[in-house]
Amino acid sequence: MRADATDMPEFSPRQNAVLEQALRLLVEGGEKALTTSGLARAANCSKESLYKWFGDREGLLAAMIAHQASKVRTFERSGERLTADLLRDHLELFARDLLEVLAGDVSLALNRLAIGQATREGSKLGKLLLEHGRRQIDRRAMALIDQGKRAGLLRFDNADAAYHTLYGLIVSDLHVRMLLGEPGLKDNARQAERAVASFLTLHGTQKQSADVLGVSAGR
Amino acid sequence: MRADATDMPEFSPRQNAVLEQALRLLVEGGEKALTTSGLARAANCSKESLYKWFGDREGLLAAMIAHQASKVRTFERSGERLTADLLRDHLELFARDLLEVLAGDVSLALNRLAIGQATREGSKLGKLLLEHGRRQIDRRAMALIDQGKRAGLLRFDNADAAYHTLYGLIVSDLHVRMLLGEPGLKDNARQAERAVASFLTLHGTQKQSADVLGVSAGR
DNA sequence: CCTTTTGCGTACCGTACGGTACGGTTCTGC
DNA sequence: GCAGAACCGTACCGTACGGTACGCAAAAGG
Repeated sequence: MRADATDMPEFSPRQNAVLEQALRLLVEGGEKALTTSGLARAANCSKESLYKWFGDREGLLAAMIAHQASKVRTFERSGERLTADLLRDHLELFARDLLEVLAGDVSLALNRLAIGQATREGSKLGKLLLEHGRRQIDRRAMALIDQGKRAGLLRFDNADAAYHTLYGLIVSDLHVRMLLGEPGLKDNARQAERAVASFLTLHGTQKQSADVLGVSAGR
Repeated sequence: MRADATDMPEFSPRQNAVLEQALRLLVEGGEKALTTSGLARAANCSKESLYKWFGDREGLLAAMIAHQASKVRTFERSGERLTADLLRDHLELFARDLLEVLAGDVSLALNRLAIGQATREGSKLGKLLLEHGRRQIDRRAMALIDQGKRAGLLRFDNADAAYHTLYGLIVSDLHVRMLLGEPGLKDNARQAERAVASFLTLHGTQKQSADVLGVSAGR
Protein backbone atom coordinates (compact mmCIF):
# COMPACT_ATOMS: atom_id res chain seq x y z
CA MET A 1 0.00 0.00 0.00
CA ARG A 2 1.50 3.28 -1.08
CA ALA A 3 1.61 5.98 1.55
CA ASP A 4 -0.81 8.84 1.02
CA ALA A 5 1.12 11.85 -0.08
CA THR A 6 -1.04 14.09 2.05
CA ASP A 7 -0.37 12.86 5.57
CA MET A 8 3.07 11.37 5.07
CA PRO A 9 5.51 13.84 3.58
CA GLU A 10 7.84 12.26 1.09
CA PHE A 11 11.23 13.74 0.58
CA SER A 12 13.00 15.10 -2.46
CA PRO A 13 15.60 12.92 -4.17
CA ARG A 14 18.32 15.10 -2.69
CA GLN A 15 16.88 14.69 0.78
CA ASN A 16 16.53 10.95 0.29
CA ALA A 17 20.20 10.79 -0.66
CA VAL A 18 21.07 12.63 2.53
CA LEU A 19 18.90 10.26 4.57
CA GLU A 20 20.65 7.34 2.91
CA GLN A 21 24.00 8.72 4.04
CA ALA A 22 22.58 9.21 7.52
CA LEU A 23 21.55 5.56 7.63
CA ARG A 24 24.98 4.53 6.44
CA LEU A 25 26.69 6.53 9.17
CA LEU A 26 24.32 5.11 11.76
CA VAL A 27 24.86 1.53 10.63
CA GLU A 28 28.61 1.87 10.50
CA GLY A 29 29.28 3.71 13.71
CA GLY A 30 26.18 3.69 15.87
CA GLU A 31 24.42 6.71 17.26
CA LYS A 32 27.56 8.55 18.26
CA ALA A 33 28.73 8.50 14.64
CA LEU A 34 25.57 10.24 13.46
CA THR A 35 26.37 13.89 14.11
CA THR A 36 25.06 16.83 12.15
CA SER A 37 28.56 17.88 11.18
CA GLY A 38 29.49 14.37 10.16
CA LEU A 39 26.34 13.93 8.12
CA ALA A 40 26.83 17.27 6.39
CA ARG A 41 30.36 16.25 5.49
CA ALA A 42 29.39 12.76 4.33
CA ALA A 43 26.42 13.95 2.29
CA ASN A 44 28.09 17.08 0.89
CA CYS A 45 25.45 19.38 2.21
CA SER A 46 25.42 22.13 4.80
CA LYS A 47 24.25 21.85 8.35
CA GLU A 48 21.92 24.72 7.64
CA SER A 49 20.15 22.67 4.99
CA LEU A 50 19.78 19.79 7.41
CA TYR A 51 18.01 22.00 9.92
CA LYS A 52 15.92 23.59 7.21
CA TRP A 53 14.76 20.21 5.91
CA PHE A 54 14.33 18.23 9.10
CA GLY A 55 13.91 20.82 11.82
CA ASP A 56 16.20 19.38 14.45
CA ARG A 57 18.00 16.18 15.26
CA GLU A 58 14.88 14.32 16.34
CA GLY A 59 13.19 15.35 13.10
CA LEU A 60 16.13 13.91 11.23
CA LEU A 61 15.85 10.62 13.09
CA ALA A 62 12.13 10.47 12.42
CA ALA A 63 12.75 11.18 8.76
CA MET A 64 15.28 8.36 8.66
CA ILE A 65 12.72 5.95 10.04
CA ALA A 66 10.07 7.11 7.58
CA HIS A 67 12.54 6.88 4.73
CA GLN A 68 13.58 3.36 5.64
CA ALA A 69 9.97 2.26 6.10
CA SER A 70 9.09 3.62 2.67
CA LYS A 71 11.66 1.27 1.17
CA VAL A 72 10.30 -1.88 2.78
CA ARG A 73 6.96 -2.46 1.17
CA THR A 74 5.29 -5.80 1.60
CA PHE A 75 3.11 -7.12 -1.16
CA GLU A 76 -0.30 -8.45 -0.31
CA ARG A 77 -0.54 -11.76 -2.04
CA SER A 78 -4.09 -12.87 -1.39
CA GLY A 79 -6.88 -14.54 -3.25
CA GLU A 80 -5.48 -17.94 -4.08
CA ARG A 81 -7.18 -20.92 -2.55
CA LEU A 82 -5.26 -22.14 0.48
CA THR A 83 -4.21 -25.72 1.02
CA ALA A 84 -2.36 -27.06 4.02
CA ASP A 85 0.90 -27.21 2.10
CA LEU A 86 0.39 -23.75 0.68
CA LEU A 87 -0.34 -22.34 4.11
CA ARG A 88 2.78 -23.92 5.47
CA ASP A 89 4.83 -22.53 2.60
CA HIS A 90 3.48 -19.04 3.12
CA LEU A 91 4.04 -19.22 6.85
CA GLU A 92 7.61 -20.32 6.34
CA LEU A 93 8.19 -17.60 3.81
CA PHE A 94 6.84 -15.10 6.28
CA ALA A 95 9.10 -16.48 8.99
CA ARG A 96 12.17 -16.29 6.79
CA ASP A 97 11.31 -12.75 5.71
CA LEU A 98 10.75 -11.71 9.31
CA LEU A 99 14.08 -13.14 10.44
CA GLU A 100 15.83 -11.51 7.53
CA VAL A 101 14.28 -8.12 8.21
CA LEU A 102 15.06 -8.22 11.92
CA ALA A 103 18.66 -9.22 11.23
CA GLY A 104 19.20 -6.44 8.71
CA ASP A 105 21.88 -3.89 9.49
CA VAL A 106 19.61 -0.90 9.06
CA SER A 107 16.79 -2.42 11.09
CA LEU A 108 19.14 -3.26 13.94
CA ALA A 109 20.73 0.18 13.87
CA LEU A 110 17.39 1.99 13.91
CA ASN A 111 16.07 -0.20 16.70
CA ARG A 112 19.22 0.42 18.71
CA LEU A 113 18.82 4.13 18.17
CA ALA A 114 15.17 4.21 19.25
CA ILE A 115 15.80 1.94 22.22
CA GLY A 116 18.74 4.04 23.31
CA GLN A 117 16.52 7.12 23.32
CA ALA A 118 13.61 5.46 25.11
CA THR A 119 12.89 6.00 28.77
CA ARG A 120 10.29 4.68 31.17
CA GLU A 121 7.74 7.18 29.93
CA GLY A 122 7.95 5.94 26.37
CA SER A 123 9.64 7.24 23.30
CA LYS A 124 8.47 9.13 20.28
CA LEU A 125 10.99 7.30 18.15
CA GLY A 126 9.97 3.94 19.55
CA LYS A 127 6.33 4.56 18.68
CA LEU A 128 7.32 5.64 15.19
CA LEU A 129 9.46 2.58 14.69
CA LEU A 130 6.78 0.19 15.87
CA GLU A 131 4.12 1.80 13.74
CA HIS A 132 6.08 2.24 10.55
CA GLY A 133 8.27 -0.81 10.69
CA ARG A 134 5.92 -3.27 12.24
CA ARG A 135 2.49 -2.54 10.87
CA GLN A 136 3.35 -3.88 7.45
CA ILE A 137 4.67 -7.20 8.64
CA ASP A 138 1.92 -7.56 11.24
CA ARG A 139 -0.77 -7.05 8.63
CA ARG A 140 0.77 -9.59 6.32
CA ALA A 141 0.90 -12.23 9.03
CA MET A 142 -2.55 -11.48 10.38
CA ALA A 143 -4.05 -11.68 6.92
CA LEU A 144 -2.33 -15.00 6.39
CA ILE A 145 -3.44 -16.70 9.58
CA ASP A 146 -6.92 -15.26 9.20
CA GLN A 147 -7.07 -16.74 5.74
CA GLY A 148 -5.87 -20.03 7.19
CA LYS A 149 -8.66 -20.00 9.70
CA ARG A 150 -11.33 -19.22 7.11
CA ALA A 151 -10.01 -22.11 5.04
CA GLY A 152 -10.42 -24.39 8.04
CA LEU A 153 -6.70 -25.01 8.31
CA LEU A 154 -6.09 -23.15 11.55
CA ARG A 155 -8.03 -22.90 14.78
CA PHE A 156 -7.76 -20.22 17.44
CA ASP A 157 -10.01 -17.92 19.39
CA ASN A 158 -7.83 -14.86 19.43
CA ALA A 159 -5.99 -13.99 16.24
CA ASP A 160 -3.73 -11.56 18.04
CA ALA A 161 -2.69 -14.18 20.56
CA ALA A 162 -2.10 -16.71 17.80
CA TYR A 163 0.05 -14.23 15.92
CA HIS A 164 2.10 -13.46 18.99
CA THR A 165 2.61 -17.17 19.47
CA LEU A 166 3.86 -17.47 15.92
CA TYR A 167 6.11 -14.46 16.37
CA GLY A 168 7.58 -15.83 19.59
CA LEU A 169 8.23 -19.22 18.02
CA ILE A 170 10.02 -17.60 15.12
CA VAL A 171 12.07 -14.98 16.91
CA SER A 172 12.40 -16.12 20.53
CA ASP A 173 15.09 -13.97 22.14
CA LEU A 174 17.06 -13.66 18.92
CA HIS A 175 16.08 -10.05 18.26
CA VAL A 176 17.28 -8.79 21.63
CA ARG A 177 20.46 -10.83 21.35
CA MET A 178 21.23 -9.31 17.98
CA LEU A 179 20.43 -5.85 19.32
CA LEU A 180 22.98 -6.51 22.04
CA GLY A 181 25.58 -7.30 19.42
CA GLU A 182 25.46 -11.08 19.10
CA PRO A 183 25.65 -12.57 15.62
CA GLY A 184 22.48 -13.88 14.02
CA LEU A 185 21.48 -17.42 13.18
CA LYS A 186 23.48 -19.58 10.85
CA ASP A 187 20.37 -20.91 9.18
CA ASN A 188 17.25 -18.79 9.17
CA ALA A 189 15.40 -21.28 7.00
CA ARG A 190 15.79 -24.08 9.51
CA GLN A 191 14.54 -21.89 12.32
CA ALA A 192 11.59 -20.87 10.15
CA GLU A 193 10.72 -24.51 9.52
CA ARG A 194 10.84 -25.41 13.17
CA ALA A 195 8.78 -22.42 14.22
CA VAL A 196 6.07 -23.04 11.64
CA ALA A 197 5.95 -26.73 12.48
CA SER A 198 5.41 -25.86 16.13
CA PHE A 199 2.81 -23.28 15.25
CA LEU A 200 0.89 -25.77 13.14
CA THR A 201 1.08 -28.32 15.93
CA LEU A 202 -0.53 -25.78 18.24
CA HIS A 203 -3.06 -24.21 15.90
CA GLY A 204 -3.31 -26.43 12.83
CA THR A 205 -6.32 -28.63 12.20
CA GLN A 206 -4.37 -31.44 10.59
CA LYS A 207 -1.94 -33.89 12.13
CA GLN A 208 1.59 -32.60 11.79
CA SER A 209 4.43 -34.88 10.79
CA ALA A 210 6.56 -33.23 13.46
CA ASP A 211 9.77 -34.73 12.17
CA VAL A 212 11.32 -31.31 11.94
CA LEU A 213 10.30 -30.63 15.49
CA GLY A 214 12.64 -33.21 16.90
CA VAL A 215 10.08 -34.91 19.09
CA SER A 216 9.27 -37.99 17.07
CA ALA A 217 12.46 -39.93 17.67
CA GLY A 218 11.34 -40.47 21.22
CA ARG A 219 14.81 -39.94 22.60
CA MET B 1 26.24 -19.96 43.02
CA ARG B 2 28.23 -17.30 44.77
CA ALA B 3 30.73 -15.49 42.60
CA ASP B 4 34.32 -16.36 43.30
CA ALA B 5 35.93 -13.45 45.09
CA THR B 6 39.06 -13.92 43.07
CA ASP B 7 37.91 -13.34 39.52
CA MET B 8 34.87 -11.16 40.17
CA PRO B 9 35.67 -8.13 42.29
CA GLU B 10 32.94 -7.25 44.70
CA PHE B 11 32.58 -3.67 45.75
CA SER B 12 32.73 -1.95 49.10
CA PRO B 13 29.46 -0.85 50.74
CA ARG B 14 30.26 2.71 49.83
CA GLN B 15 30.83 1.77 46.22
CA ASN B 16 27.65 -0.27 46.18
CA ALA B 17 25.74 2.76 47.42
CA VAL B 18 27.23 4.81 44.61
CA LEU B 19 26.30 2.13 42.08
CA GLU B 20 22.78 2.16 43.48
CA GLN B 21 22.55 5.87 42.86
CA ALA B 22 23.92 5.35 39.37
CA LEU B 23 21.17 2.82 38.66
CA ARG B 24 18.58 5.24 40.01
CA LEU B 25 19.79 8.01 37.73
CA LEU B 26 19.83 5.65 34.77
CA VAL B 27 16.32 4.39 35.44
CA GLU B 28 14.89 7.85 35.95
CA GLY B 29 16.48 9.68 33.08
CA GLY B 30 18.07 7.23 30.71
CA GLU B 31 21.66 7.23 29.58
CA LYS B 32 21.92 10.96 29.12
CA ALA B 33 21.04 11.47 32.79
CA LEU B 34 23.93 9.30 33.91
CA THR B 35 26.84 11.73 33.85
CA THR B 36 29.89 11.57 36.06
CA SER B 37 29.14 15.01 37.48
CA GLY B 38 25.51 14.11 38.08
CA LEU B 39 26.41 10.85 39.75
CA ALA B 40 29.01 12.52 41.96
CA ARG B 41 26.40 15.05 43.02
CA ALA B 42 23.67 12.47 43.60
CA ALA B 43 25.91 10.08 45.50
CA ASN B 44 27.80 12.74 47.45
CA CYS B 45 31.13 11.62 46.23
CA SER B 46 33.82 13.19 44.09
CA LYS B 47 34.42 12.55 40.45
CA GLU B 48 37.97 11.69 41.33
CA SER B 49 36.75 8.79 43.47
CA LEU B 50 34.56 7.56 40.64
CA TYR B 51 37.53 7.34 38.32
CA LYS B 52 39.68 5.81 41.03
CA TRP B 53 37.11 3.08 41.72
CA PHE B 54 35.82 2.29 38.26
CA GLY B 55 38.53 3.48 35.90
CA ASP B 56 36.40 5.24 33.33
CA ARG B 57 32.82 5.53 32.25
CA GLU B 58 32.69 2.10 30.67
CA GLY B 59 34.11 0.60 33.83
CA LEU B 60 31.34 2.29 35.75
CA LEU B 61 28.71 0.84 33.46
CA ALA B 62 30.24 -2.61 33.76
CA ALA B 63 30.28 -2.27 37.52
CA MET B 64 26.61 -1.31 37.47
CA ILE B 65 25.77 -4.47 35.55
CA ALA B 66 27.83 -6.63 37.90
CA HIS B 67 26.25 -4.94 40.89
CA GLN B 68 22.74 -5.47 39.61
CA ALA B 69 23.46 -9.09 38.69
CA SER B 70 24.82 -9.73 42.18
CA LYS B 71 21.42 -8.75 43.57
CA VAL B 72 19.42 -11.15 41.44
CA ARG B 73 20.33 -14.57 42.67
CA THR B 74 18.16 -17.49 41.66
CA PHE B 75 17.76 -20.38 44.02
CA GLU B 76 18.26 -23.88 42.71
CA ARG B 77 15.28 -25.80 43.94
CA SER B 78 16.00 -29.32 42.86
CA GLY B 79 15.66 -32.78 44.24
CA GLU B 80 11.95 -33.17 44.69
CA ARG B 81 10.21 -35.80 42.62
CA LEU B 82 8.46 -34.22 39.63
CA THR B 83 4.87 -34.84 38.72
CA ALA B 84 3.08 -33.40 35.72
CA ASP B 85 1.28 -30.84 37.87
CA LEU B 86 4.45 -29.94 39.71
CA LEU B 87 6.31 -29.47 36.46
CA ARG B 88 3.58 -27.23 35.15
CA ASP B 89 3.63 -25.19 38.36
CA HIS B 90 7.38 -24.76 38.19
CA LEU B 91 7.27 -23.80 34.55
CA GLU B 92 4.58 -21.23 35.20
CA LEU B 93 6.52 -19.84 38.14
CA PHE B 94 9.56 -19.57 35.91
CA ALA B 95 7.52 -17.84 33.24
CA ARG B 96 6.08 -15.33 35.71
CA ASP B 97 9.52 -14.64 37.18
CA LEU B 98 10.99 -14.19 33.73
CA LEU B 99 8.30 -11.73 32.70
CA GLU B 100 8.69 -9.84 35.95
CA VAL B 101 12.45 -9.60 35.61
CA LEU B 102 12.32 -8.44 31.99
CA ALA B 103 9.72 -5.80 32.84
CA GLY B 104 11.73 -4.45 35.76
CA ASP B 105 12.81 -0.83 35.56
CA VAL B 106 16.46 -1.56 36.20
CA SER B 107 16.57 -4.45 33.75
CA LEU B 108 14.99 -2.35 31.02
CA ALA B 109 17.30 0.58 31.70
CA LEU B 110 20.44 -1.56 31.61
CA ASN B 111 19.35 -3.32 28.45
CA ARG B 112 18.59 0.03 26.83
CA LEU B 113 22.02 1.25 27.83
CA ALA B 114 23.86 -1.78 26.47
CA ILE B 115 21.81 -1.83 23.27
CA GLY B 116 22.40 1.87 22.75
CA GLN B 117 26.14 1.28 22.97
CA ALA B 118 26.16 -1.78 20.73
CA THR B 119 27.28 -1.66 17.12
CA ARG B 120 27.53 -4.22 14.36
CA GLU B 121 30.81 -5.52 15.72
CA GLY B 122 29.32 -6.38 19.06
CA SER B 123 29.44 -4.74 22.43
CA LYS B 124 31.40 -5.35 25.56
CA LEU B 125 28.44 -4.24 27.62
CA GLY B 126 26.06 -6.46 25.69
CA LYS B 127 28.21 -9.50 26.32
CA LEU B 128 28.42 -8.65 29.99
CA LEU B 129 24.68 -8.19 30.25
CA LEU B 130 23.90 -11.47 28.52
CA GLU B 131 26.39 -13.39 30.62
CA HIS B 132 25.61 -11.91 33.99
CA GLY B 133 21.92 -11.33 33.65
CA ARG B 134 20.95 -14.27 31.56
CA ARG B 135 23.06 -17.16 32.73
CA GLN B 136 21.21 -17.46 36.00
CA ILE B 137 17.77 -17.63 34.50
CA ASP B 138 18.92 -19.86 31.66
CA ARG B 139 20.40 -22.36 34.08
CA ARG B 140 17.26 -22.46 36.13
CA ALA B 141 15.08 -23.16 33.10
CA MET B 142 17.46 -25.67 31.58
CA ALA B 143 17.68 -27.58 34.84
CA LEU B 144 13.91 -27.60 35.05
CA ILE B 145 13.18 -28.92 31.58
CA ASP B 146 16.04 -31.38 31.84
CA GLN B 147 14.52 -32.67 35.05
CA GLY B 148 11.18 -32.89 33.28
CA LYS B 149 12.71 -35.00 30.55
CA ARG B 150 14.41 -37.35 33.00
CA ALA B 151 11.08 -37.76 34.76
CA GLY B 152 9.50 -38.77 31.44
CA LEU B 153 7.24 -35.71 31.40
CA LEU B 154 8.89 -33.89 28.51
CA ARG B 155 10.30 -35.02 25.20
CA PHE B 156 12.74 -33.22 22.97
CA ASP B 157 15.99 -33.88 21.17
CA ASN B 158 17.68 -30.58 21.74
CA ALA B 159 17.32 -29.03 25.16
CA ASP B 160 18.57 -25.68 23.92
CA ALA B 161 15.99 -25.58 21.15
CA ALA B 162 13.25 -26.59 23.56
CA TYR B 163 14.27 -23.83 25.95
CA HIS B 164 14.27 -21.26 23.19
CA THR B 165 10.79 -22.42 22.25
CA LEU B 166 9.67 -21.94 25.82
CA TYR B 167 11.31 -18.54 25.98
CA GLY B 168 9.68 -17.41 22.75
CA LEU B 169 6.26 -18.59 23.86
CA ILE B 170 6.61 -16.67 27.12
CA VAL B 171 8.14 -13.44 25.88
CA SER B 172 7.27 -13.16 22.19
CA ASP B 173 8.07 -9.60 21.12
CA LEU B 174 7.17 -8.16 24.52
CA HIS B 175 10.77 -7.51 25.56
CA VAL B 176 11.59 -5.42 22.51
CA ARG B 177 8.29 -3.56 22.78
CA MET B 178 9.02 -2.65 26.39
CA LEU B 179 12.55 -1.63 25.47
CA LEU B 180 11.01 0.70 22.90
CA GLY B 181 8.89 2.29 25.60
CA GLU B 182 5.59 0.43 25.38
CA PRO B 183 3.87 -0.55 28.63
CA GLY B 184 4.07 -4.14 29.77
CA LEU B 185 1.34 -6.74 30.05
CA LYS B 186 -1.72 -6.27 32.20
CA ASP B 187 -1.58 -9.85 33.40
CA ASN B 188 1.73 -11.66 33.44
CA ALA B 189 0.18 -14.71 35.08
CA ARG B 190 -2.25 -15.28 32.24
CA GLN B 191 0.51 -15.01 29.67
CA ALA B 192 2.59 -17.46 31.72
CA GLU B 193 -0.27 -19.95 31.75
CA ARG B 194 -0.83 -19.74 28.03
CA ALA B 195 2.87 -20.06 27.24
CA VAL B 196 3.36 -23.09 29.47
CA ALA B 197 0.22 -24.75 28.11
CA SER B 198 1.55 -24.32 24.58
CA PHE B 199 4.96 -25.57 25.58
CA LEU B 200 3.47 -28.69 27.16
CA THR B 201 1.37 -29.29 24.07
CA LEU B 202 4.55 -29.24 22.02
CA HIS B 203 6.91 -31.08 24.33
CA GLY B 204 4.81 -32.72 27.02
CA THR B 205 4.23 -36.46 27.08
CA GLN B 206 0.70 -36.24 28.44
CA LYS B 207 -2.44 -35.00 26.77
CA GLN B 208 -2.98 -31.33 27.58
CA SER B 209 -6.41 -30.01 28.46
CA ALA B 210 -5.70 -26.99 26.27
CA ASP B 211 -8.64 -25.04 27.61
CA VAL B 212 -6.36 -22.16 28.46
CA LEU B 213 -4.97 -22.26 24.96
CA GLY B 214 -8.21 -21.22 23.39
CA VAL B 215 -8.27 -23.95 20.78
CA SER B 216 -10.74 -26.38 22.30
CA ALA B 217 -13.92 -24.50 21.55
CA GLY B 218 -13.59 -25.53 17.95
CA ARG B 219 -14.73 -22.15 16.75
C1' DC C 1 20.11 38.78 -18.92
C1' DC C 2 19.00 39.75 -14.51
C1' DT C 3 16.73 38.51 -10.13
C1' DT C 4 15.44 35.37 -6.70
C1' DT C 5 15.85 31.16 -4.50
C1' DT C 6 18.28 27.33 -2.97
C1' DG C 7 21.94 25.38 -0.94
C1' DC C 8 27.03 24.61 0.00
C1' DG C 9 31.11 25.52 2.95
C1' DT C 10 32.83 27.57 6.82
C1' DA C 11 33.14 29.95 10.82
C1' DC C 12 31.13 30.69 15.06
C1' DC C 13 28.59 30.24 19.74
C1' DG C 14 27.04 28.28 24.02
C1' DT C 15 26.89 24.28 26.46
C1' DA C 16 27.87 20.08 28.57
C1' DC C 17 30.45 16.22 28.74
C1' DG C 18 34.62 13.03 30.27
C1' DG C 19 38.51 13.32 32.68
C1' DT C 20 42.23 15.68 35.82
C1' DA C 21 44.20 18.54 39.55
C1' DC C 22 44.17 20.45 44.04
C1' DG C 23 43.13 22.08 48.73
C1' DG C 24 40.75 20.82 52.71
C1' DT C 25 38.53 17.21 55.64
C1' DT C 26 37.48 12.87 57.59
C1' DC C 27 38.71 8.29 58.58
C1' DT C 28 42.22 4.54 59.83
C1' DG C 29 46.12 2.15 61.76
C1' DC C 30 49.49 2.29 65.14
C1' DG D 1 47.44 11.56 69.40
C1' DC D 2 49.51 11.47 65.13
C1' DA D 3 50.92 10.27 60.37
C1' DG D 4 49.11 8.76 56.17
C1' DA D 5 45.64 7.34 53.30
C1' DA D 6 41.11 7.91 51.52
C1' DC D 7 37.87 10.99 50.09
C1' DC D 8 34.94 15.14 49.27
C1' DG D 9 33.90 19.54 46.86
C1' DT D 10 35.14 22.39 43.43
C1' DA D 11 37.48 24.37 39.97
C1' DC D 12 39.49 23.54 35.68
C1' DC D 13 40.75 21.75 30.80
C1' DG D 14 40.09 20.15 26.14
C1' DT D 15 36.84 18.62 23.16
C1' DA D 16 32.84 17.89 20.54
C1' DC D 17 28.25 18.41 20.06
C1' DG D 18 23.64 20.88 18.44
C1' DG D 19 22.27 24.79 16.43
C1' DT D 20 22.91 29.58 14.04
C1' DA D 21 24.88 33.15 10.94
C1' DC D 22 27.05 34.63 6.81
C1' DG D 23 29.31 34.87 2.25
C1' DC D 24 29.13 33.10 -2.14
C1' DA D 25 28.09 29.94 -6.10
C1' DA D 26 24.74 27.78 -8.86
C1' DA D 27 20.27 26.86 -10.41
C1' DA D 28 15.36 28.54 -11.46
C1' DG D 29 12.34 31.56 -13.44
C1' DG D 30 10.55 35.38 -15.90
